[in-house]
Amino acid sequence: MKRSKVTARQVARRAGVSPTTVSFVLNNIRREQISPATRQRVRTAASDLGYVPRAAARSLVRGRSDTLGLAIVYPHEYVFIDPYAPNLLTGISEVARLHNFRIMVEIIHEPAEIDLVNTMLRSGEVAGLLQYHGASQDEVHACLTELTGDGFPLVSLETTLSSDLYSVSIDHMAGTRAVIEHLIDLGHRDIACIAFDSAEHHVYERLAVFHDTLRAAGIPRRDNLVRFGHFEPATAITAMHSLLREHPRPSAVYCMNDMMAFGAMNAIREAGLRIPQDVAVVGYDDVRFSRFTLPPLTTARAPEVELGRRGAEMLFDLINDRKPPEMQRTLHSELIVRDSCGARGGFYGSRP
Amino acid sequence: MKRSKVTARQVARRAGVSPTTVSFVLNNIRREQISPATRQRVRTAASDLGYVPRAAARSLVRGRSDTLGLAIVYPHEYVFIDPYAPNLLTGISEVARLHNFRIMVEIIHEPAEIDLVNTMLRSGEVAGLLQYHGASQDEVHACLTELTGDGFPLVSLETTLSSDLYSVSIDHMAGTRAVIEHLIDLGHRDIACIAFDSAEHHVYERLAVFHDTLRAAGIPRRDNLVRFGHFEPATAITAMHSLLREHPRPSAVYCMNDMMAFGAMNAIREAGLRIPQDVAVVGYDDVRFSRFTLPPLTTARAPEVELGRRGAEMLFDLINDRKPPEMQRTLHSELIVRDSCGARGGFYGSRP
DNA sequence: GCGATTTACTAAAGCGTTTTGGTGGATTAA
DNA sequence: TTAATCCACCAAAACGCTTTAGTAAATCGC
Repeated sequence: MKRSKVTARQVARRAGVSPTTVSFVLNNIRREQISPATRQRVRTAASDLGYVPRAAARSLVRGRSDTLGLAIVYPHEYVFIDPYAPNLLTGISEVARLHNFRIMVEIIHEPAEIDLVNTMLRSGEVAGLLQYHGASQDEVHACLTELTGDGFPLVSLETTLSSDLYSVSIDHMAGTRAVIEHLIDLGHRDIACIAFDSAEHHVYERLAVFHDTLRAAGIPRRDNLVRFGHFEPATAITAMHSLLREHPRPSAVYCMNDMMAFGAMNAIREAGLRIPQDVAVVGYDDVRFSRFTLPPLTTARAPEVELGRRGAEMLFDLINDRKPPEMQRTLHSELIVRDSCGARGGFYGSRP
Repeated sequence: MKRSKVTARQVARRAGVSPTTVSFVLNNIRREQISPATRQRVRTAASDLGYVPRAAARSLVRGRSDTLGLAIVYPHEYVFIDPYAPNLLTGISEVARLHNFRIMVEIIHEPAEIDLVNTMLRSGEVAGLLQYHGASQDEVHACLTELTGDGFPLVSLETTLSSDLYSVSIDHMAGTRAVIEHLIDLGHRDIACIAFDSAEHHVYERLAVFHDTLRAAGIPRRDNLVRFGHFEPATAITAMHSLLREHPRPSAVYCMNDMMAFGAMNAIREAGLRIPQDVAVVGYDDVRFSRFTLPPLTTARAPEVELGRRGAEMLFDLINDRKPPEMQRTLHSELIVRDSCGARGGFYGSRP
C-alpha cells in the first residue's frame, strides 16, 4: 500500500456496503440505524485496508478544519529569548488533543508577515487562532481586530490590548507588585530596577507599578536607581555595574526577567559584593534554571502551561459557537521565594 | 464579509470571467494565455473581495497539502526539559516559509500516540514529516519504518537508528570525545562522569566514548567514577556529592547535559570546593544560560537551528521526489571553552 | 391481512478548487 | 480566399468525503 490511496469507496466495496454506510459507521453516527454485523464488517474492512479518511475532503465538505493555529509574533531578535513557547504549546496541545484537533504553528518575525495569519484563517486551514505576543504592534493589532470582527475565533495570549479581543493574560502588574512588596517587607528601601529597553506597553506599566509600590510604602522616588537592559544577561551586567556606583548604593535590585537577574548577580559578584547580604536580587519569570543559581533566585512564576490550556479552552468555546464565560480572563503569577532575596537566610541589607 | 465565504466563482463573476480563468491568473499559470487586462481585472476583483482560496479544496484536488508535520516524541516527564525544540522550530520554520509551507506540531507523550503521526500522513494532512526524538522506542520506530516503506516523506532528527530511515543528526559522540579530550589535554586523569539514567541507545554510546577516550589516553578505567542523573540539576547534586567521596577524588567531571552540570557545580560548592581549581566541570548542550553561570560553563554546542533547517531541506527533497544528496546527514557539535574547565584561568587540578 | 411504522441501508448532491480538453474568433500563410 | 495557426478564454470533470432525502423490506397493530 504505497502512499496509501485507499478511499471510502474501496472500504465500502470490501464490506459489501455503500460509501454512505462506511461514513456513518466510522463517524459513529448514532441516529442512523445500522446492524451490528454490518458495523463490524465495515470496521474490519477499514482496518484491513488501513483506511484513513482524507482530511482535505472531510474539511471541504464539513466547511471546517480540525486544526487550530498558534501565531507566535516575535521580532526577529527575540526568538531565542523566550523560554515560554514550549510550555504554552504543552498546554495548548493538551486540550487540542481532547478535541481531536491539530496545531499549526507560525512564527511571525516581521509585522508584514501577519498576513500569514489572515490567510490561515480565511483559507480555512485553521478553525481558530491563538496569538501569542506582539499584539502591541499596530499592524498586527489591526489584523487581529479585523479577523475578530469578521467572526473568526481568535484568542490573544498574554496581551490584553483592546477590550474587543478575546484574551487570556497574566496579571504581571500584580506579580510585579508582589515581588517589590516582598523586598520592602524585608526592610529594603534603596531598591533598584533593571527594566526592559523596549517601547512595549507593559514595560511602562511595570515601571509604574515599581514606583507606585515604593511610594505606597513611603519610600521616596529615586529615578537614578532605574536602568534598562535588553532581555539578555549581558546587558544587565552593564546596568548593574552602573547601579552599584550610585550613592547610597542600592541594597536590592528588581529585574524584569530572570535572565537579567542572572546578569545582575554576576555583576554584583564581580564587584566583590555578596548576594543577598550586600545586594538582594529578585527576578521575574521563574525560568527553569532560576532554582539552580547561586543563591537560588527569588522570582515570580507565570502559569504558562495554564495559559496555553485556558487560551485553547476559550478558543474552543468560540469555535463551537459557545460564548466564553468572560471576554478577558486573567491568570496570576506566583511569588517564588528562594535565597537571592535574603528572606530565607536572615537579612543583611545595607539598611537593616 | 463575515467569516468570508467568498469563492472563486464570486471573483469570476465580478471580473466577468470563468472560475477557470481566476484559477489560472491567481496561480500564475504561465503557459495559459490570458490578456494582461483580464489578469488585472481578476486580481483587483480578488483583492476587492478579500478572496483567499480554500486550502481544503485545493489540497483535495491537488492530492497534496502544503503542510509539513513535526512530531516531537517525548516521554511525558521530559517535556519541560528540552530547551531545543524552539530552536529546531526556528530552523524548520525558516525553510518551510521559503516553500510556502505550514508546520503542524504534534507532541507525542505515550508511544501509543504515535498513531497520530500515522494518521497525519495517511490522511494527507501533511505532505511529509519530521520526527524529533524518541525513535529508539520500538513502537515508534516500527511506525516510522512502515511509513517510509509506504513512500511517505519522513526525516528523523537527532536519531539515526536504522540505515533505511532518512535522518539528520548531530554527532554527539565526536562532540563528547572533544569535551573529554579537552579535559585530558588540561592534565586531568581522575575524570568522573554523570550520565543519564535512561535506557536510550545514545547514553550507552556516550558512556562508551567516555571510557574509550580515557583509555586512548592511557588512563586506567575507574568505574566508580560514573554516576547517573535524571536530566535535571537536582539529580546531579546527589550524584556529585557521592562522586566527591571517592578516593582519589575526581579532579574533573563530565556531565551529559548542562542542566546536570549546574547541579554538579552547586554540589561542588556546597562541599566547600572551588571550580575549576578543585574540580573542573564540563557540560554538554550549551544551553542559553551556560555562559552566565559562575564560572561560565565549558560545554559543547549542538547546531539546533541548523538541524531544523537541514532536516526541512531534506524533507522537501523527498516531498518533491528529488533524491536527497545523502540518506544520513551528520552535523557536528562545537566545543565551547569557557571557565569551568580551567582552560582560561590556569590549571589547578588535583594532579597537576 | 392490510396499512402504518420501523429497520437497514443507499443514491446522489455538493463542498470549492484545479486541470484537461476543448471552442470560437482573430490572425496569418499560401 | 481558404486552410492553418494562434489567442483568449471556458465547460465540465474530477478530488473523496458527508449528509439529505429517500427506498425497499421487515415488523407491527388491530
